[in-house]
Amino acid sequence: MGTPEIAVPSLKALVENGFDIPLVITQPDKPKGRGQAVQYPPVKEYALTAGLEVYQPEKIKNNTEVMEKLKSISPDFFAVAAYGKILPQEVLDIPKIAPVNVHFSLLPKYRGPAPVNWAIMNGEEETGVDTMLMDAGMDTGDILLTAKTPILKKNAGELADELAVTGAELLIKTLNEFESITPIKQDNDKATKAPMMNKEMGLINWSQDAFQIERMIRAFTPWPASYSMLDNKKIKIFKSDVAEINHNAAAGTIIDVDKDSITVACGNNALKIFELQLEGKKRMDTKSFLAGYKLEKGSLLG
RNA sequence: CGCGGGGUAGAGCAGCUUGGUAGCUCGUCGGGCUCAUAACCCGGAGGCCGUCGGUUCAAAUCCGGCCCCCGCAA
Repeated sequence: MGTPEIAVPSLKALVENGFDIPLVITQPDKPKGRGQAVQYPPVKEYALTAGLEVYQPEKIKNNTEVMEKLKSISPDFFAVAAYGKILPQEVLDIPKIAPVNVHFSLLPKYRGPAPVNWAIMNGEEETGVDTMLMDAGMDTGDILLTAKTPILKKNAGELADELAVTGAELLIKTLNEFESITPIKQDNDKATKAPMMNKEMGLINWSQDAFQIERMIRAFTPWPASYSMLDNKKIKIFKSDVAEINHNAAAGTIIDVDKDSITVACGNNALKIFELQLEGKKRMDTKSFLAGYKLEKGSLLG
């Protein structure tokens, strides 16, 4: 069971390691994008090319059809990665051995749907992946295996790609060595939540410290993207770096424009922007942007 | 039929209202200056103006269809 891009490597790994996959469960197709084009969830996309049976129930809870379908398969395991729906206890009781979940944080920190983003946002030095036994709570089950990764300057997209692969390996290892793994209870006192991010949260507050803004930009890249306003148009910022300088300009003021970057005054220090996207335009590096957009020093963002 | 912006040299843009030599910034190539340079100067190459059709003596420009990209909304 899984839905977005980050779950695909796990499914792929199961296939390539010869696991018998009687059914792939993913979220229903939803109208996305501009027109009304319905788009398949990435997991379905892959499952179909692998020739697997796909099941997309609208709701799991109190759904007898789902219960019967799963029971009839009588699986050893559930392998779940970012499925996007809460599984009730009666469903979790179905697998003969265990329901196993892959979660993209170092539990008990960052329980919830956006663990990768929040780990970056909060300036963690490292994060990781773990596999766990599922219980009825949100990412509260006992931990099976863990793998750590340094965050460095990676953005959420890059980190998620990396963790997706790590997670896939960890899942395979967990299933293969299940008998010998001792589940470890999570320390609930240390638990933190990682709620879903949305577009509104991406509005940059230039009065914050540049280090904080830079982290936020990485946490929001590529989605939902951090943004500000320029000449009444939305401008998304995808890549930036902190310039540790003293200045007395108002937050949001463009204090320097050079060949390939724009420097913006923050509450503390300044931010150099390297990659951006103006409303209606494509995402591009600042150098390209400046080739066609006349931007004066002293302009204001926000 | 959700709203809106856009498709013009390798990149980013202007030109379109008021049809008639295709322009700017950057990159690229050659030359020069310099101890040196991503700096500066000189010169060159590179575009069937998304696609199909219409109007016209003449279409990047006006009209219609189609394809594609993007912001909002969902």
